[in-house]
Amino acid sequence: MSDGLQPQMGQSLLFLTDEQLRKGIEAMFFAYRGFTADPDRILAEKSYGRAHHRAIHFIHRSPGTTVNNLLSILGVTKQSLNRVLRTLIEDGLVASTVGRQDKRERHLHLTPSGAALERALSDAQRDRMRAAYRAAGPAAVAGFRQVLEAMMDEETRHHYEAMKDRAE
Amino acid sequence: MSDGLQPQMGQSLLFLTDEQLRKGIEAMFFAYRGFTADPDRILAEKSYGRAHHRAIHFIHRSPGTTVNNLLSILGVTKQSLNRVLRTLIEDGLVASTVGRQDKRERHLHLTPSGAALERALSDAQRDRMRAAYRAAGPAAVAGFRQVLEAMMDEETRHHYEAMKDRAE
DNA sequence: CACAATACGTCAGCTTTGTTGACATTCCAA
DNA sequence: TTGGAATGTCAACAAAGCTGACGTATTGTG
Repeated sequence: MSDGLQPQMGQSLLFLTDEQLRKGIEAMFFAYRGFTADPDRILAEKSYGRAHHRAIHFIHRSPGTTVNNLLSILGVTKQSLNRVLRTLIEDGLVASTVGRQDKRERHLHLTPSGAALERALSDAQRDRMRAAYRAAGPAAVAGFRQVLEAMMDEETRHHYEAMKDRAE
Repeated sequence: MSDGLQPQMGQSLLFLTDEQLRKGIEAMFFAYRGFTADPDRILAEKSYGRAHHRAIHFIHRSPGTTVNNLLSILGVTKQSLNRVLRTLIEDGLVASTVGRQDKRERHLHLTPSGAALERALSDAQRDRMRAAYRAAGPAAVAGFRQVLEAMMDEETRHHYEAMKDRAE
């Protein structure tokens, strides 16, 4: 069915064997651990989690965004996001302001201390990414991004594309 | 400090700008969601979670592995793994046998129904991976793997390498 | 042999982060 | 103007991680 002999395939299709795909799956699993390891250490000190990191990241990326918009980017329920957001607001890292046009909306911004944490997390994560990029070289990086983009859900890719070309 | 003007860098270093790195970070985040989406759907039906998937994956990959070995691959505590393993054994998906040489060890294998679930999960995940690989092409795939490997922790990479060359 | 170390399992309790359900507020359109 | 849709909050629960403590069987060592 899925595995098997894979007889006389063209040399060019060898990268599509189940074994190659399995290696890719494992690489993805192990790499994601490294990807989150450094920010996780910083977050643990402040007793925050990855959910806080994600919220901070995307608020930084899209200042003034609404809760609803953040929700669809993060792909979680509003209740789940709300808990995280509440602690960030209480701790003075995020400012929530009532919308001027639509008063139901809350617009989210990082405060100076929120921006400072964002910077610390971002720096830690980028350091590792930079080392990996440097080790692999520009051609590999292009391929890396290509495969990742092809792996996203349709809807997710829209979010990604929308943000991609913000500060080109 | 980390961002800034980045003046007159060689063309060859443009892929290391903070903006490029940020895109890579977001690509990683969004792609990982796609990466887990299909198995998650299957798991939800059977009220299992990703933790079960990971255990099943690596037991399939290293049949007869011990609890301790699985622990160090997965990077979780034994209490956490035990909870998952117990349900898998109760449900008849995993068999745990006392070691022949060292009777303290338990060797883990997938039962036929465990192997069937592994196959279903694996097929779903590979389908997406295959589509992404095919869309990106062999050169991109090579780069993808290179960057991921460079992103791993030192210790994690050992686990990865050890498994990589099993069924080459 | 006695005893420390190892491998595994389990109990209790806590945290983070996801979920659903219920509800208040605000806006808009019939 | 009023009822429904949209936005956001509170409460309660579940999955899956964690620490700490302890029991048991087995192994290896002084």
